[in-house]
Amino acid sequence: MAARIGRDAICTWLTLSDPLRPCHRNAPLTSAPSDTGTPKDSGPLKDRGLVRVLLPLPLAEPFSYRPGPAAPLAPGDIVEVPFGTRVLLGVVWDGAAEPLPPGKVAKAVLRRCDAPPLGTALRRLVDWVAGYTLNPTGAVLKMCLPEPRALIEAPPERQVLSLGAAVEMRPSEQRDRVLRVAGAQPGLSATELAEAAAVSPAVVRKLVELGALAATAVPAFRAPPPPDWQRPGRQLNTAQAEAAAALCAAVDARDFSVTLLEGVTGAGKTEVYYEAIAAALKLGRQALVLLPEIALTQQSLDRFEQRFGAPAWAWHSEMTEARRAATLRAISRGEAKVVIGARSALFLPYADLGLVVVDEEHDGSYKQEEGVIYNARDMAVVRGKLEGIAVVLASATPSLESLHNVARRRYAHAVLPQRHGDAVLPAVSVIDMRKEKLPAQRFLSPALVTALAGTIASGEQAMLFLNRRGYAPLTLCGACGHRLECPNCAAWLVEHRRHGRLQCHHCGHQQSLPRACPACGAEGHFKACGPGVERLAEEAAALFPEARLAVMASDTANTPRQISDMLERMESGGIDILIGTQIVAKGHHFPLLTLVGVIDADLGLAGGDPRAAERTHQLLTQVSGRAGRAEHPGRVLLQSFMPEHPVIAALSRHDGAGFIAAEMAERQRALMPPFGRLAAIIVSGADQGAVQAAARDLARTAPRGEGRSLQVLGPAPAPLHYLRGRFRERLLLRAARDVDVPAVLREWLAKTKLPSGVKRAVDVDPYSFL
DNA sequence: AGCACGCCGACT
DNA sequence: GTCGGCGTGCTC
Repeated sequence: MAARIGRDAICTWLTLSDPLRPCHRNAPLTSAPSDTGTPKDSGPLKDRGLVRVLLPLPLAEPFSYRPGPAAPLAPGDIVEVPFGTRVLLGVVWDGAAEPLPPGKVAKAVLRRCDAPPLGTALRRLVDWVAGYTLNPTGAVLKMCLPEPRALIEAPPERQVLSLGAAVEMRPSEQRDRVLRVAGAQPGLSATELAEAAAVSPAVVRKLVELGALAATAVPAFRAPPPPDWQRPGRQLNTAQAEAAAALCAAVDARDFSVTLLEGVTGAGKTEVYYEAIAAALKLGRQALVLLPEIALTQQSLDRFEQRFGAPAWAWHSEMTEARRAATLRAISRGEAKVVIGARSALFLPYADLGLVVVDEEHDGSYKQEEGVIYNARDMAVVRGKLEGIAVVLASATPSLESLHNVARRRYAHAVLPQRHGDAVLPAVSVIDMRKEKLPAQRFLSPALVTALAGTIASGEQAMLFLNRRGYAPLTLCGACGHRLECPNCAAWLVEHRRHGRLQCHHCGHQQSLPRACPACGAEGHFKACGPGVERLAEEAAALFPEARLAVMASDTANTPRQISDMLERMESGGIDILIGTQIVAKGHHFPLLTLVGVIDADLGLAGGDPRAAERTHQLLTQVSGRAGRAEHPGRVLLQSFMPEHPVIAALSRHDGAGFIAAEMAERQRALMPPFGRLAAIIVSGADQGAVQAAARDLARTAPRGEGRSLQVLGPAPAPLHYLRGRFRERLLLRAARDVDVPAVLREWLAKTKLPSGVKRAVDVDPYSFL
């Protein structure tokens, strides 16, 4: 297994240009002779002594500097340079400096920093991603160095308090308590000490001021011991052992490979890729595990620690700045051996990366939708290629892209055919909601209610899945039919009853329910329409008043800690009915869960996005996979208004393969990914007329291709045609596989100038087609 | 991304 | 008469 992937595989897959241009590992550039001459002396000949320095700012190109006292400098070196009125950190880039434009004078590098240089592979990745996504190179570098100062500064410290000198002071009950606690537990911070002694922080502050408490600086984050790769993992079954052996061989090969690790929910994929991590650790190298959402990190960290006896390092957007700095530093110095993180962890400057695992590789949240728009799963493959290392893509429901790459033998395939142990797949039945006559604003069909009653009665757990946060997605005036909309977006306001607010899920706008209808002035006529998880919980509570309910959505559980607490409560049987959005769909183990009810199975199918069927199939397969673990058989009830839809039909027959085959054929017919390439251009601005004019201008100059090899669709209003106070128009370019889409886009976009106030964003390989 | 430079409203 | 709003443009 673990077929070696051809060196050019990724290039033909993602783009035509070869990302592997020859380069030397930190070969010194010609350094400037100790020139003390005035800048005026430096003609074109002397420019050969200049170095290019890339700054972590949205600048397209590196800037040229004289090496100055920092000579000799090599590509990758971290340097401090003057830039305008500021002093910034940058990275010495490859290639010879062009002569500066007339009138510009190169400044000198201030110093070379004592930090690990940025590796060759990562520099090539930065160049490649910038070219592929049409973003400034410096903007991509910023993703590698989100906290540039962390590389060179001392690790963050925190002040801890211990007993100081015996000083004369007015005694008080509170002061005595603080001093007692400080004596018993030295090493607490001021805040912790105040909390432990149940006093206000001011009391502690005063004691420090008086000298009764002494402050000492200690490292804020102690590096944990390295994970122990020799610790035995769980016993693997035959298929798992085979897959693990293949992944380990791929890691040991120290060469680029991609393996799709496919296995139904509960088949034990994690245990398998843990073996690959152990193999990387054995080589002394680092391993990175990407997860689609921070929601999953805490659980993964706990599980990792159980397996390897030491924690992994987390990386996600919710971390404090100090922790990010400490983590970035540890990563760059090779002290962080295993990182478990969200998509942004992909670009960090690992000292010696030996393996990248992309868990739940099909998941849409690998797509970064703002700033530099990229798909971390695809970029992980590119990084693997450039680093010459093994990449593992894991999923129970692989993306069509990955399956296609397996079919074309670009990726190796490791399959775990069975559920671990003797558990069987749940029985799936579809409830045809067209035949159900539910009272208005009720959403649980009689069949589902009966099933819930039976499950609770037998002491088992149920889960209700509805991918809608809040109480009701729409509020309208019963008198005039007016719908409450966000003032900044073309979207309805969603009622969140537990917060007593109406919220826009796209821009963060919040307001309370107005007293009177803003359109007709009628009072007391607002009607909540449609279900959200809160409303579902209300209905379930009315039906089963004795049952213990919990609602889990990104706004009820939004820190890794809260989420893992709720998951633990569920695992230990402290919840009878868990009601949740897609946050509950992902890899959790609930041994007592035997019933899954999907409230609106068709929810994701509306809107005509060609990827909607694939997404819904993946989501519902994941949700269904929650039911029935261990020795309890599970069942799934899908409430659907279109039971004959291929997605719903395939789920009820457990015919995922059939669905995938049909979907593949459809994509091939339409030359959609993975058989064709897409790029979207979104034009936005506050002035609708200017936005529409700019979009039409783009369409006029759009490239044309022979036959179906290239076409540009649009402009059309973007799915949310008004978002955060900006109007949005979208154009879609569809091209054959052999078209170099970024090159076509560059040529096209260079032809048009944008009026002020109008912005343009490029999304190569958009996740949603619309 | 900052930060400076630049041209029009409400203040000591 | 100035302080300051953020539009525009530059940073080797």
